[in-house]
Amino acid sequence: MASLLSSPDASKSLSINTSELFLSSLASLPSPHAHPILTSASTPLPPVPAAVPPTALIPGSRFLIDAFRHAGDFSVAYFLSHFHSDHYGGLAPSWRRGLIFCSAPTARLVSSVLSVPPQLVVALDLGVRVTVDGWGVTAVDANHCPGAVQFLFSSPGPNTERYVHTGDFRYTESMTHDPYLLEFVRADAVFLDTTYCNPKFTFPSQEEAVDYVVNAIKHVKDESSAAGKRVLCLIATYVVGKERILLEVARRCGCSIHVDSRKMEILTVLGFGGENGVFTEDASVTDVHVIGWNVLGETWPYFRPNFVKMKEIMVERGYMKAVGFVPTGWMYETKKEGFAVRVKDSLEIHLVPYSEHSSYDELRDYVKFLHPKRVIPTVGVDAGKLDSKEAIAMQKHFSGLVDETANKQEFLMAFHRRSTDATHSCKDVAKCSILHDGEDAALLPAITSASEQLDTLRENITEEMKKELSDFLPSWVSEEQIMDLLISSGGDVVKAASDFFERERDFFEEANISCSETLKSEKKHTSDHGSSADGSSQQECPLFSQKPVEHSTKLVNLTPTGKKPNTPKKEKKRGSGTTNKPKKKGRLTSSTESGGRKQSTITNYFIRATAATSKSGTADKVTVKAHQNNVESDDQLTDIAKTQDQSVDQLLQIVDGGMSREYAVSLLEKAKGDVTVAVDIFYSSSENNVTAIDKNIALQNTQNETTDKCSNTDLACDSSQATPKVSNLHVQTSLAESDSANVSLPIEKYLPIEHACWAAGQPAPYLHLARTFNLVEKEKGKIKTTAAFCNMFRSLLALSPDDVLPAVYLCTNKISPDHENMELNIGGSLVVSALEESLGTSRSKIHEMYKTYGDLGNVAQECRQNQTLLAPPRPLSIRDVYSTLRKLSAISGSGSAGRRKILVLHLIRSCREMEMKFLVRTLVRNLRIGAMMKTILPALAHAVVFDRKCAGDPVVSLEGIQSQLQSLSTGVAEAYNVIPNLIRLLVHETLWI
DNA sequence: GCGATCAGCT
DNA sequence: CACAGCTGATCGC
Repeated sequence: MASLLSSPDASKSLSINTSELFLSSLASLPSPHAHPILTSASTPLPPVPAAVPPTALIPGSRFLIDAFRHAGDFSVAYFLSHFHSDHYGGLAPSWRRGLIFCSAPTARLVSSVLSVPPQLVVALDLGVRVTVDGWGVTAVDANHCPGAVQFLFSSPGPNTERYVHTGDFRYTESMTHDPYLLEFVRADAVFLDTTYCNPKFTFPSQEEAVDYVVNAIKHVKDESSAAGKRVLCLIATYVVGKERILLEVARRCGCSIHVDSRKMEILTVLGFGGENGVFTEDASVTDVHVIGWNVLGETWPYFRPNFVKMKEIMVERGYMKAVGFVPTGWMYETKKEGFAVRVKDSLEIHLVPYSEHSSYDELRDYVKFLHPKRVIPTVGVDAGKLDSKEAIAMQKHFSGLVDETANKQEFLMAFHRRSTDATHSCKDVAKCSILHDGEDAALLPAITSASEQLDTLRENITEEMKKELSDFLPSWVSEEQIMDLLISSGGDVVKAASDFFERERDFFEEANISCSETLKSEKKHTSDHGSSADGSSQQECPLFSQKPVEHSTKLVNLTPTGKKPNTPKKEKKRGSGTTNKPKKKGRLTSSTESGGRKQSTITNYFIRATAATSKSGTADKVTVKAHQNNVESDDQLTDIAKTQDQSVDQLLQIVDGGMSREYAVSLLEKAKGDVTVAVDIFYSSSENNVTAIDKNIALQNTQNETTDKCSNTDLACDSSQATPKVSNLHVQTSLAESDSANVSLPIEKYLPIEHACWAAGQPAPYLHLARTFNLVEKEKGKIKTTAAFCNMFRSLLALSPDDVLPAVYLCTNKISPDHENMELNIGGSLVVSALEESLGTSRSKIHEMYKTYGDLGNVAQECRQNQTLLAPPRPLSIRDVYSTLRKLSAISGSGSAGRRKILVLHLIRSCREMEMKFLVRTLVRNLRIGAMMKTILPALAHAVVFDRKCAGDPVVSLEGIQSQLQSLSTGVAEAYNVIPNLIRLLVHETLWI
């Protein structure tokens, strides 16, 4: 390693020819190894393949940054920004593909930890410019983990191009004084660590976080020494990273820090070791211990403490009390200033937002300082594509900060170079394609392409994107508003969603009067980027205004859409609190009389409905299976309800009457039943917020009461309710108003349109299916079940025929026709873990209940909580559920488990009423409603016939077509297995009537 | 048989 | 999709 830097004649200006050096290094290896292409220093290397991610390749060079997985014979010059596995991935002891340039600490780690031959590792000193293949290369500090650097590249030749690759970095103001970075102001591009490129990411400076930890530990030490007891302090860290906290703690608390031998090894390599160093492997000399990253709890998607493990460690090391610190990257708890603390018994875990990546504001500051011609996001973009929607959207965050005037020239150069240069350059593909449009296109002003881009953007907003976004947003957001959000976000769904929530949050803050300074400044940023590429950039970037007038006018014409919808939306939100809450929140308090926990209202509701329509089973408070299994479960549930009631009381006691019972319940739900956590949440929210939320909840409950009454009325005058649903489109979410038992009506009485729970043209809600399933599950007779399915299909046929096929699949527990051989590819464990997370029930509890119920669906249904979500989840529609299942089956590749879990979670969280039960059963491929093709298809066939007949003549004679149906449906059932599309034919063409 | 890559877990 | 990383299984040469 560092073979070159130590050579004596390198003092002035080191110059490296990578081919030459690489060859000689190869030759010096113990077991020489020939490069397949390179035979001499002047051998031309093959062209850079297109598969190399442009986010890792310096344009016009063969330098690859943090891309060892993409290494090949086309390059022998690789750069490693820092020693984290997602960056060094691909490096191994057998590495022979080229030289590795990195900082000295990283170099030591690469050779000692990864056993890469040191001959191939070139250590660069910080702030020393070396020449590599003619390019100027400088490494400067990245303020990430130890040894992390940013690379500065300047190309050879008179018109030098300059590129900055930040690796992973956290911006500090001091970077603006770095003489080397200063030379890269107005660089051609900055490859930016965009990990937190979203306004929702704000976190305090590292100093604040360190102060917090230091003070907390000091406090603990003082207290414990006064009491004569020793308290264990645990700090979670990575293999490399977050060392600054440890050093500061050691320095300011005057203690050494215990690490295990592995960590010690790393620290020694990094130069933190040594005999009088702060780190020790002797656990007995200090109460401050370093532990692995995930010991204190899982960190994603939100922090879940692992007190069990923590306690084990505490006991093992002979302590009575322990305080843990998890320096996480972001604030899990929305935006409050304090740092979250989780407490249980003698255990405490502090979440410290200590980030080694730049916050959103810091990213903007950095870009503003560098003022590059382009920003190339390196994190959060798909496969490193520069023109991916993510990348484009991310670049928009910096629209006012980059050197726009320079871009025009850049396009032209890119255009010329593209045709000649074999190594593909990093130019914006979208822009290039515009240039290709006409012969003289290259001469068009850049503004044309910019506005055209916006136009294209509008066109490019697909139904898919709209749907995706609407999944994220509360259901009261109109399609129009969704469209506006998408346009103003540049077509980025995620950004649109985050913009939306930002605005919502701002609105609430305004309403709450309590506006802290921080939030104000945050809000300023929001509005800045909210107007994306338009006016606001003119203020920040004077160069922008030099452009022709048409530019701004044209853009301004497009952009008001981004702002206008704000006001109506906010008003609507206010309205939603009072009008759009069809469902009752789960109320732990009211569960005394019913075994059905948390859902007494719904259960009662359902019982009432059943009683009103059919005379059967009034005692079905617990599900069928539970009955089969004996009464024990019933008792158990009442116990749970009791415990929860106690928790509520306890919580109320602790806060000394400072909150309403309803709010206590909602807090407990949030805290997953843990009183201490609930207290934590309570005390950490601002006073104003609490009362606001409390009121809000009270309001909702009143409203729910009303809604309940409404539905009762609906029940009473059930069939007289002949008003078309279309008339109340604006309350499209109030599904609970309609009668859940309508499907059980006899076929002749069922009115497919009026008795449905949704309006024509809307996607059919999954609830429709779930209700049918619930009915079918209880009903034994085949006639009745067929009737129920038939009714269900009739509504589907009448209101949203597109949902019929998905419904058939869901009914039959399939996701595709048999011959497609699709598997859901999820197992019980995934479902259980998703349940665990969304319900707040522990795995063991779920297993225990599973033993009692014998069915995961019932377990889920029983555990289901009506969580108070900030935004009520969008109701599940049949097509959503089905398409999600398809997605689940299609997901593969790295990280697939995580993606699957996200999808499953999303489904589970959106469940209403008894949807949960059947959804979970569907997920575990065990629907248990005894409905197979034999039942479903005839039912569908009946339904189709009714649909056709009803169109002309509502009074149908069943017998007239009965026999016809019979024969045909049998045929269909058989044919289905061969040609599933027949279903579609069946629905859309009048095939057989 | 080997290393590279992936799924699963933490 | 996610702040990082380990491990055992599986893939593919």
